[in-house]
Amino acid sequence: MVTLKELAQLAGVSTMTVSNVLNQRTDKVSPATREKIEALVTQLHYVPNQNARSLAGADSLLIAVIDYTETVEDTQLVFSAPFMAALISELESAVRAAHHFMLVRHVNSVEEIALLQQNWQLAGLVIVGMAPAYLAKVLASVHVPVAFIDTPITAIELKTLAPKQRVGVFALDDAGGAKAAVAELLAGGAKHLGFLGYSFTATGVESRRLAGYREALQASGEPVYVLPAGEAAFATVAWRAEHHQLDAVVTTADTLAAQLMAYLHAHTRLKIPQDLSIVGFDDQPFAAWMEMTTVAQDTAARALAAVDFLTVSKTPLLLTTQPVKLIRRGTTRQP
Amino acid sequence: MVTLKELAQLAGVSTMTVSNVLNQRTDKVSPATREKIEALVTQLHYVPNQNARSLAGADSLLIAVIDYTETVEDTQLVFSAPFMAALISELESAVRAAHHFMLVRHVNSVEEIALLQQNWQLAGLVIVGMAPAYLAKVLASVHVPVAFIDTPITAIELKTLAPKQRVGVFALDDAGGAKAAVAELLAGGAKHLGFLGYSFTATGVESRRLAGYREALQASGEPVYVLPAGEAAFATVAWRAEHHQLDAVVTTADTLAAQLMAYLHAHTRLKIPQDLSIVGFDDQPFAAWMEMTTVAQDTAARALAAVDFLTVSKTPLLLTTQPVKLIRRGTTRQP
DNA sequence: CTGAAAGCGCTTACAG
DNA sequence: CTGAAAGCGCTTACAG
Repeated sequence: MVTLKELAQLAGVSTMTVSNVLNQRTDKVSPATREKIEALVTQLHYVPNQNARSLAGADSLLIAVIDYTETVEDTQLVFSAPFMAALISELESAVRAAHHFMLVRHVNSVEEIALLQQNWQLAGLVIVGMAPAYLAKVLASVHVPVAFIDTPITAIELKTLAPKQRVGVFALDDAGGAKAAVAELLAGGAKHLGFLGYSFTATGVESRRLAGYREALQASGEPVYVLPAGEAAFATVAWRAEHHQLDAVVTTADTLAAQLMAYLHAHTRLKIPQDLSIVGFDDQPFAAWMEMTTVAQDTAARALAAVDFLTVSKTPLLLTTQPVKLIRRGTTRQP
Repeated sequence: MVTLKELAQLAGVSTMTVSNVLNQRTDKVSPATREKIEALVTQLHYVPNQNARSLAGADSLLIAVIDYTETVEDTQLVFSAPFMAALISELESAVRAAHHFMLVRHVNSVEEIALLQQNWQLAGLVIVGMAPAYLAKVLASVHVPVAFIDTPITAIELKTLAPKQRVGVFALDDAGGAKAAVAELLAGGAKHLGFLGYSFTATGVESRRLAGYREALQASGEPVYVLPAGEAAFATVAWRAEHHQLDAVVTTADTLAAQLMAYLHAHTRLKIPQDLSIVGFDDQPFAAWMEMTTVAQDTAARALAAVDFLTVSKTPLLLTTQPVKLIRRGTTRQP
């Protein structure tokens, strides 16, 4: 394993000069010595030691992606949920493109985040699904840039807390997505709408979708809240649909819509979309396979934006709400 | 940020002694000083710097999980495929339980693996889906323990290469899974069997399942090879089933089986399992929702075994082939 | 049971 | 444009 020091000795220069070449500080090194060192680097397969770099105070290249969804049991597999898996995959791709490295971790507390940051002198954090309630604590105990995904923080909150570090918020127009779904269903002639989610905390993604649903529907329908989703909820949906008390359902996830469809297919003779229209959320690949109408979100764009914020951009504060888009397919009656 | 040195000064001992306490070398420290230091650690929220630890030559706590599937295009999202996502999730959980940290990375070459190892002085590597052809090169350029998942390496190969590092092989009985699927289908009265996969390289998981399928079937059926899976393949399956030239299909993934089922549901009047039996592979959660007969594998067990091999076990060489299990559900005719 | 010394492989000011 | 010095926060032999 060749070190920077050895490189310097072989080139007949100081370690400093080698360091300057390696870090592209071209203004500080003559072209001649630079070329000499660069030749040596490729020839000897020099690989920098990131631990030494971080320790010496250089910019760390480590980004931690943290799952902090509140409603998760310890045994549950947070990173295998389709949306999370897609996000991780997109983040990995973006982090790699930005010449950084990605640590993946599920945490149960703010303390663990602070610990992780100190353990590795992180360059930045991507925190997914954290409830806004923890915001103040995180911003106080963390001093590197943070990108929040699916934590809807307002400019006012941020101003109140006045974070010392750079903070990026990458939210999704959850309410707008639910509204678009309701609009599509009403346009297709739906009279009795329902809403189906996994679980509703006061602050989570699903509650914002529910809020949008309620707002869009106002007094024209009788919402069905089913929590958590499962056989009982599906049975309720089936019974109501069979008794003409329900003819359209907005769900908070493609997975949920698919589960419902599978249940109805196995246990009832209800026809989709004739007897019951169903809208998913996320537009996962399998939604297309199943010809499912759904609310699409651009996960790749959010991942790229978050990584760009942490690695390239110099914006001190960034608040974004990404738009969603209704994808009309075969599980809803056409307008 | 409090350092080990500060801790030592406050306790009135040398840094060495603090280090010994932090690393549980209880035989080298008196109970009294140990307690004093431990109190200080919690009181001052001391957090060790992993970069410094690694640099100084202590065991690194970083494990890199590497995706090295050959057939992947650069744009494809390797970590969002259901099996990979489940594996990542299980690995994260196991790594965390073992008090280690997990780096996630997709690579296109052996060089990148070696680079990663040197960059971070890794404690170990988990390499997923690598073709055995790269084995010699990896073992030559890497000098930390490696756990291979879904790379079927034999004891003979390993003996020939005589790796200097610890090597663990965590394979799956892919052929056995396909055989079990064929047996189930034949027991259910199937006469014309087919096989459906995404793509078949000479060495991948799918080719081993295909080999098992062929072996089990011998001359009694006419295999249908469709690569890559897609509308054309599904259309072929549909046409053959409608013309009574196909009454059962073994697939290499639940996702594929689900796609096929969705296609048949949308485009044909074929009934499953009456007209066509379908067997999935993996037993992902949605297979249960869809009442899909499938070949189950225990991803959690493999992840745990791999992480245990890298972090706890002292076994120099470990070769395992995990058994699979056929889960009988509603998409196959009952025996 | 305890410690003084040296070093891991880098980078940061600071001089020239 | 180049370098000697000091240091990042730890751990490893080695003495006592």
